[in-house]
Amino acid sequence: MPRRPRRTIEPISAEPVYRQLADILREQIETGELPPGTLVPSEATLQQEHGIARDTVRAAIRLLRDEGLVVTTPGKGTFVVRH
Amino acid sequence: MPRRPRRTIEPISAEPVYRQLADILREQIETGELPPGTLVPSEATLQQEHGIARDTVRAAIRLLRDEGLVVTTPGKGTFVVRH
DNA sequence: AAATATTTGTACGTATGTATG
DNA sequence: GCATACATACGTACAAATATT
Repeated sequence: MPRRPRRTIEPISAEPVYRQLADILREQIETGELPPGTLVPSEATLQQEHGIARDTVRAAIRLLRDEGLVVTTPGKGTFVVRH
Repeated sequence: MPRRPRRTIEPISAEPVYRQLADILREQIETGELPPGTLVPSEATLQQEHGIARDTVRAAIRLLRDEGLVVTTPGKGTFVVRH
């Protein structure tokens, strides 16, 4: 059974799903729940936890990457670099 | 019949298809074949001309957008803004 | 060392929504 | 209303890099 995230994503919303996920992750980074150096849950994990498509997860991660909050390494994962 | 572009994309290559397309478009922009102000061919056109998927076309366009070479407006298209 | 599992990267398809002409 | 064009979101598959057993 996939666990449920604390905050859920609303499929029907003015806010695109990938932005909702980016918001959730960004807050976890900013609050220190995901401090610099930690590994962001894998795409597969986020996909399952939130019940969304991988493409959508990747769009959210790309947003955070563009913001400089995380860096991604193939085969390893996505790491928080700053908050 | 979709027309064939001057330069073709190699499906089997070390260079990803979307980067190959970005390179092609970037060169057309830099050489003035697609001068600032002009409309880049639509995703559907590029998709058909090169026989690649829309997602791949979009990845190429996003690259050029991140480089600041083009801007995209929903319902209008992608325009060259500088070379 | 080797095989397997995990994780991200790339590439494809399809569908629907929104904005513009 | 219809056609065109981009945005978002779902799905699948395979490759490449890394980690684990």
